[in-house]
Amino acid sequence: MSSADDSDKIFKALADHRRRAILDALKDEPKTTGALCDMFPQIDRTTVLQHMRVLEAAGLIVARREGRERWNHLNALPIKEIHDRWIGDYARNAVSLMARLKADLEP
Amino acid sequence: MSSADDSDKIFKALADHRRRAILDALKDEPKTTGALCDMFPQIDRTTVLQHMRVLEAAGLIVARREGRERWNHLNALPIKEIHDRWIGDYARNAVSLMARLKADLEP
DNA sequence: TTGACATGTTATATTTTTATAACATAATGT
DNA sequence: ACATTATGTTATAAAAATATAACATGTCAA
Repeated sequence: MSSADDSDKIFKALADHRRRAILDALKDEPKTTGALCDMFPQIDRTTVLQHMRVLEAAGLIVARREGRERWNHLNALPIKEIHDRWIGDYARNAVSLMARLKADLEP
Repeated sequence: MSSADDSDKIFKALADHRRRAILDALKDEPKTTGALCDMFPQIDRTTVLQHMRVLEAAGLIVARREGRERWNHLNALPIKEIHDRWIGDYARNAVSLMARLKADLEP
């Protein structure tokens, strides 16, 4: 199904704070491309589109054209994927790992 | 405490698959810098060191010198942090978000 | 102290990301 | 058809990340 390469794409897509902000903006409801661009007036429209392409390539955005608009939807499954296969394990064990760390570092 | 800037550092540090591999290598037990470098013979030692510096700056590696060796320990708390404040929420709601997505995309 | 080992730094080349401008297409209302 | 709106593409500049070589420091053991 999904290879390590896919995971890497997802991690890389999430690495940019503007891209995470775009996902946040799609969390409550889908938005048109124009509406999304309007939410980031400090960034050039072309730049937003480029970020969206990265998100789409990682499967985090699914879009459908309707008339002359394009509705962009969040797909959170890729996030769940890296959570399930990598991050969740670290997050779950963080406290006990921290205990070991402290024990190791103490004299 | 920990700002959005810190979160960004953590996401960026995790974006590279070699750095994630380094963390994986430290998961079971701490390792010396040399032992870590030996685990990645395909990468230059200097490159591994540079990656380690990125991980250390993000708080994911905590190190202590002992004699002429340096023991590198994993600190998973930063991962838990981005999990708690961002990823976990998406991962938890992924399935219901997916349901909405399907409903939206169906005619 | 001398040599070997373990680690670290600096400088620089290479590659990838990110940002932007200029141009292009496609749908809608009049 | 024509003007307008919404979106998308291509080319290129600018910045950041990554890789590597050359050099430097600190520790230990004989």
